[in-house]
Amino acid sequence: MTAPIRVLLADDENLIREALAQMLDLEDDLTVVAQAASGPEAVAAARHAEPHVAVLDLQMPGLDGIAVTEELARALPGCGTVVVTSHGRPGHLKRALAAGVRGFLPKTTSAATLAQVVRTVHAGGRYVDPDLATEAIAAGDSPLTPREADVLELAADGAPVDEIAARASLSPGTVRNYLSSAVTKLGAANRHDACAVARRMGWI
Amino acid sequence: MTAPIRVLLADDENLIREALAQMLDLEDDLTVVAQAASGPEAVAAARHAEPHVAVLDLQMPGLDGIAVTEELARALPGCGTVVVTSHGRPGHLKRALAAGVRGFLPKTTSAATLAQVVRTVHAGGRYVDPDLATEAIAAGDSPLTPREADVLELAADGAPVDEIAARASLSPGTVRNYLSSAVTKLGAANRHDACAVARRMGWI
DNA sequence: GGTCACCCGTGACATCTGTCAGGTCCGGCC
DNA sequence: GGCCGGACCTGACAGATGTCACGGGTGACC
Repeated sequence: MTAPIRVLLADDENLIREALAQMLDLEDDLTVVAQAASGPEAVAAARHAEPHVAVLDLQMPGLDGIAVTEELARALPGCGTVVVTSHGRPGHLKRALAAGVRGFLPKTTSAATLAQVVRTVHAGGRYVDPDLATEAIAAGDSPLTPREADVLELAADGAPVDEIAARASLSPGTVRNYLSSAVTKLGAANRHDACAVARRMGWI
Repeated sequence: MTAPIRVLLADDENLIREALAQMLDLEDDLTVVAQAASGPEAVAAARHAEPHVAVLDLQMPGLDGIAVTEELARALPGCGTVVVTSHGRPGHLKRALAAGVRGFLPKTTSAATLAQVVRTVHAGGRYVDPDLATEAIAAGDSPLTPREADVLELAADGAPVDEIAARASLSPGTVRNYLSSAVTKLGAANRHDACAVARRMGWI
């Protein structure tokens, strides 16, 4: 038998991470060599544990799974990454693939799939959850220009226009124009609806 | 040795649920007798698996963990319930305790804790995560009147006043008054900020 | 060089919101 | 019965927001 696949596991929810670690460790050909509860921790742990595959939660404090992937691509080029997420938004999938993620799964997939995907990624393959892929294709690309997305993101927490303008170093009028065009493009009723749509799609 | 504690596990995220199930099953004195991926499923499964303790995710399709607890209190009075959640809001804890939940844990707690809490609850005890309890005490009770909370909830998705008024069968003026008083009570800058605050506290 | 998309801005307008001041009912409590 | 708080409503006003029309500047591409 060949040496087992070395896996790094990062998730800020200890309960989940430890359960997954135990589960993956039960597989004969997998061994969890490091765990991390945040993005920066994951990068640090990866540096000296040298895993073959990193299984990363998408939402983590510090750096999210995608940012960690980018770091690892530099620090540990041989290491494949699998991203796992609770909220499978189309935009996230696109960004993940662009960052070099080779496996992308919602947490609703069955447990058996995860181990299988780790093997696939280790072998150089890719795996994207079919439902998520379908959604991503159906959703298409973001119709928002970069600035529109920026402004919409700043508007997401309900801040008034003046505050957005100050934070984006724009004039209030420009902010309103961007918001207005974003609302139109997204077919939303108002800015908050637009935020909701953009968030659902993973565009902001 | 006495018979093992019969555990029901409900979580809509298959990956997580299966991992937790395996983990709990590894404990000598625990056995997972049923799993469910939604609230209604959990109630149905509990009826004929007759678990001693139900471990429920707070957010599930159909019925949430608290609603399931209430159902189980009727259908299976002897069954203790433990609620596990990703987002530990003070208000949720209060509602959970009021519904008869005897264990309340964020998913960030360590894995060992869960098994221990299951045992505690089975023995008739209670366990609430200390951090969450502190937060809940610090947050205090909701200052919102029932109607204010209703209206704020309807406003949460960014609907305009007229739509809220229609859905709540109120006049637009009344809606604005409720929103205004909610904003004042919560010390928020506007209705959306108020929604954010109320949500963070688990009041809506 | 022309065209186009994006970026950034102004001004003006109608509408929506947030706030205030007032009012009527009803039920609980001393 | 009197008091109080909550539910419900109206009207009015300033200010914020959404929309439209209209500028100019830049860089990519043909």
